[in-house]
Amino acid sequence: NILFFQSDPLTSQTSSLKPPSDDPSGGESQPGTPLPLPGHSGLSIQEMVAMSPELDTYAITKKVKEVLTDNNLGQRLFGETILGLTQGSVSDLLARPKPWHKLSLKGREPFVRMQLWLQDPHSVEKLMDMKRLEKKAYMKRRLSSLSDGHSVDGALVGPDYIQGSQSPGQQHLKKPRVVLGPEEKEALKRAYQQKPYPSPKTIEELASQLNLKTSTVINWFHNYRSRIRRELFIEEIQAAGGVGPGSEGGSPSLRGSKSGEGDSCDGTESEGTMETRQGLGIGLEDHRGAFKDHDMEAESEAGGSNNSPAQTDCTTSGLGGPGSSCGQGGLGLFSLTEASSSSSASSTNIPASGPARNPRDNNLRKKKAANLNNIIHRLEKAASKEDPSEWEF
DNA sequence: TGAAAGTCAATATC
DNA sequence: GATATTGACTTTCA
Repeated sequence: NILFFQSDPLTSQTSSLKPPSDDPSGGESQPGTPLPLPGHSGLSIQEMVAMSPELDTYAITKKVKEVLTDNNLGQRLFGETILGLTQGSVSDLLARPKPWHKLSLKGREPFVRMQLWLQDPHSVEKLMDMKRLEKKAYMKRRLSSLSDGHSVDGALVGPDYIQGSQSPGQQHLKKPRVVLGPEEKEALKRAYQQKPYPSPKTIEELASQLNLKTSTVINWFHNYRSRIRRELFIEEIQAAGGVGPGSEGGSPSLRGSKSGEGDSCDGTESEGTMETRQGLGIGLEDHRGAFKDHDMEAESEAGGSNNSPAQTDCTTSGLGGPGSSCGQGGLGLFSLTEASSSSSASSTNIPASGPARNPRDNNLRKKKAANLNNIIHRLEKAASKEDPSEWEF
C-alpha cells in the first residue's frame, strides 16, 4: 500500500484541489468538511488520515454513491482509481460504512480519500476521462485480439490461475471456492447462537458433522461475527436519525475512542453508557432488525439461547472504558435488547417483547438486562475454563 | 496469541 | 455488465 500511495492517483489528483478552507465546525466533520490536501501540504495520505477530523462516513458514502450513480460511474473504476480497492470492497464499504470512531487508521483511509474526491471540483470529469480511456484501451485490445483470434478477457485471470497473477506457464490449479449450502449455513448459525466463540472441540465437531474443513468453520465464525457487528453499526446509524454519526442524535463526540472499543457489555459499564444513549434518544428495540436476516430466525430454531450473538461478542472481548462501543457503538445495547427480549427474558423480570413505552421502565429494564448480561458473561467465562460443550444455564 | 479489522476475488444476483 | 455477497487470507491490535 505504501507503494500505492507513493504513486497514488489520488495524491496526484488532489494536488489540483482547492486548498482547505476554514473549518467552521472546529474539527467535527460534516460531509463537506474540507481536508488538508496531500499535494499542497506535503502530507502523505497516512498523515492526512491521522490528522483528519472526524468524518461522517455514512454521509460520505451516501454522497459518493449519489455522484457515482448520477454520473454513471462504476464502483470498479472508482475503487481502483480513487481508493485502490477492488469492486467488492467498494461495494461493501459504500453499503456498510463503519462509523469513524470504529475505524482503525487503515480503515479510515478510504473515507479520507472519498472525502478528498468529493472535494475535488473536477473529480467526476477526471473519472469520466479514465472511463473513456479504459474503454478506448479495451476496444483497442479487443480489435487486436480479434485479429489474433484470442479473447480479450481473462488472459491471466481465467479460472485456472490463482488470483490472476499466474501466467499460463506457471499454472497453479486454483483452489475451488467453498460455497456453503443453506443447510450448512443454518447449522452454523444455530451453532453461533449457542456459542459465538466455539471451542476448538466444537469447531471440530461442526466441521465433521457438516463435512467441512475446520478452517472453513473458523473462517465462517470470524466472518459472521464481523459482519453482524457491521450490520449493527448500520442499524445504529439509521436509528440515530437516518443521517451519519455526525448528525444530531448520534454525536460522535460522545463516542469512545478506539482504545475503549472493547465490545464489553459488562453490566456495570453498560448502565452508564445506556444513560448516555438514552440521552441521545436512540431507541433500542429498533436495532433488533439487525439480526433479522442472520440471527433471529436461527435463534428461534435454536430454541433460544442465552448467548445471543452480539451479547457474547460484547461480553467476550474485554472491557471498554466509559466510551466503549457497548454504549456508544451500540453493541452492548443491542445485546441487552437481545438478552431482554429473547429466552433470557423468561428467567428474569425483563419483558420478553415490545418496547418499554415509559422511559423509566425502559431504563429499569435496561439496567436489569445489563445485570443479566454481566451474569451471563461471568458464567460464560467460568464455563470456558471447563469443557464448553457442557455449558448449561 | 487470538480476535478484530481490512481486503481480495470468486461467485451470485440484479 | 454492474453490484452484492461471502469464503479466505493478511494485517493490526490488545
